[in-house]
Amino acid sequence: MIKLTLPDGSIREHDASLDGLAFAESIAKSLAKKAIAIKLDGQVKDLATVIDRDAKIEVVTAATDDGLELLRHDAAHVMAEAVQELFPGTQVTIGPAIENGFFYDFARAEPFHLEDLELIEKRMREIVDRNEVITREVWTRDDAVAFFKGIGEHYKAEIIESIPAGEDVSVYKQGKWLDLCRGPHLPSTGKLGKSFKLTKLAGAYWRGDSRNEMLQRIYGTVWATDKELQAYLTMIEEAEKRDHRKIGREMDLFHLQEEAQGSVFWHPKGFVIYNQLESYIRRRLNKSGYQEVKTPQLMAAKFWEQSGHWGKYRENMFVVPDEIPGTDDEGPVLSGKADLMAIKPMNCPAHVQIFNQGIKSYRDLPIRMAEFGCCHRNEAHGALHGLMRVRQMTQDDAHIFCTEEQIQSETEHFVNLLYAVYTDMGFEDVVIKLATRPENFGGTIERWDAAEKALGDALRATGHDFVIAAGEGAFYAPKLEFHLKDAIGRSWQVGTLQLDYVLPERLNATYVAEDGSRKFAVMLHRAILGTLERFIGIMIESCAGRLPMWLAPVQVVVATITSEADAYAEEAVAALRAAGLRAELDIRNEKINYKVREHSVGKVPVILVAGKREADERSMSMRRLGSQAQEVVKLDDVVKALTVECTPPDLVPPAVKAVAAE
RNA sequence: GCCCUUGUAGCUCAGUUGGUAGAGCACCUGAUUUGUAAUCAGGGGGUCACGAGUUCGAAUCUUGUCGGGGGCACCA
Repeated sequence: MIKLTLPDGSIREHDASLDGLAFAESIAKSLAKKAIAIKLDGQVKDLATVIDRDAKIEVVTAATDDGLELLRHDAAHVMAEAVQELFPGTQVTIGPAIENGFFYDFARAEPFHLEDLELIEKRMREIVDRNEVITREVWTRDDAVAFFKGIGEHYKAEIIESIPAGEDVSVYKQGKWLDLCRGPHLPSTGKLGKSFKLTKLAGAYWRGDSRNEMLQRIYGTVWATDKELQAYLTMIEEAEKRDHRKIGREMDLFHLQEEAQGSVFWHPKGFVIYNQLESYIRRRLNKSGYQEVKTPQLMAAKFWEQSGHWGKYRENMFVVPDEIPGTDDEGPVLSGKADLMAIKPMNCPAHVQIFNQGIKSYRDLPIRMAEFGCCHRNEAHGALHGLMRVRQMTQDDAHIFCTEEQIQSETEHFVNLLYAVYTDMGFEDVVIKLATRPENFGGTIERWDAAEKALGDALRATGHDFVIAAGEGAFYAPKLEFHLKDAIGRSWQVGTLQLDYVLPERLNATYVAEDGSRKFAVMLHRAILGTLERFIGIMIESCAGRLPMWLAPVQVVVATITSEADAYAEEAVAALRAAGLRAELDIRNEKINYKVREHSVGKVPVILVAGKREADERSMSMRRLGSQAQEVVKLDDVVKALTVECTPPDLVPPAVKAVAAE
């Protein structure tokens, strides 16, 4: 007899020969029908698994997170089966479950086309209808390699060959089709259901390495019910409307064009956001003990050789000759003797030059040096993405020069500042990653361990959870990454804190220690927004263009109903502007409906409407974006109230904040 | 950079089997003085991304180049 403990704590006794399905049946027929797997001591197993020991047990259905993941994994298998039936000769590689769905990477000489997705989807439904029984078999590694080689599945064979010799592997069969897989899987293809859809076609390198051949990846999404599938598709459709490139055009914020790929043309309205954000960060940094500097855009290539960037980063740098070109009929010509200059891709080496002026004492540290540094990086064409990934960017960059002992406290100081900023911006869903020692690393393991510990401890001390991004640190030190999501859920790194022992040594950044010896400073590279471009892109998407009042390009529009109110409206706009508000006047000969619609579409947070009545009373009919409600208020009062509302969050007196919170 | 996909007016899109282009919005002009998400009428505007080819004739077919989008790789 074995004892099985259910999630509610109750205990059942059974014969040891019982399998998952029988167990589910022992509870209820209806449960057995819905059961797709079991969870034994926290591990999801096939429904056919024989339970032979005491354990905590749970029946997994499609309605649970575990169940959904199973559906997604099985959908990948069913898709692979469909593809191989329809396109003989296609090799399978890997196909995992991912957030919201799954993908499978195929190797096939001919490309797949969008029309093929419909065919594949149709065949998948047929496979579900066939309700093929899925069974698990255990083979020896060598048998598996021989088998997959024999049927021409070279990628699969390669995967199995990387498993240590002597280990057994599991193979799952569904109908005539089979795949190497760790499992677990559904009991049969019928359990997958039909709430799935193939969504996109993409290329992906074999084993994620761009030196390898490119495979063809098909993505799909799966849900437990059609209703959930539909809700997901609708959600994505809605989210696409918040794309910052689309809103940027609609709100006239910025544009990009091919003559300056990856460099932003900020329009007046967009540049208001940019400037407001920059001023805000500048105030925050000033209050946090940073000193702002400005360093050269262009420096000699020799200097970049010394910093190490020429060796590591040359491909991404824009290089220009230090010589005035002559001309011939064809255009500019150089003598070939020109020295090379490079446009800075980063600010750090320049900051070290400022640090190195004069002798620094340990008493001077930490030195926190900030710059809104405009950097250029020649990013790959395929990497460019609206404001999120550009070639010309402005970082809210700063470098902290400190002692090794100060790393943790400086990190805590930074993390607290970063969170204060993100909170002001309304971001709560921040994912923090601690990127640790990569395979190829510089320095000693002891130093790496200490550095990783300092960063982790600082996060814990400031009360933040984080995930470890194993092996993703820079080759010389670990780093923290702060990620935010865009409208459709793509994650972008914004804030960062990176430890650096190497650059101070390369550029000889030293200080005089307490004992009189010369020591190398430790550098912390850090940014809160990351780049103004990317951060604004994320902000636009997160609020769908309805920016908080203090960042809104136009904060208030005064719109008239009849020309009788024109003079009053002009006076009102003057008063609002005098109070420091970004106010605009709309006295066009148009209906008020038209004006309200236009400014609402333009995402102006407040519209003040003035007709004859308001002009006589010196009042305004106030309407807020997203609401149809109107409120009649005295002009003087509304100027005062809006002035308070439009105050940047760091300038709001604590008393006002407390009242607002109530 | 690689794979798929896409390129018609400022924007969103029509354009049947090849017969050199259309709508709505926007813009301009006129009328309308209007009470909270589109007033009416008229008008201007396109070397159909660009180059080569097939054809009597190409937005449409073939091919090359350059953009855009989605992924991959790289990265803030």
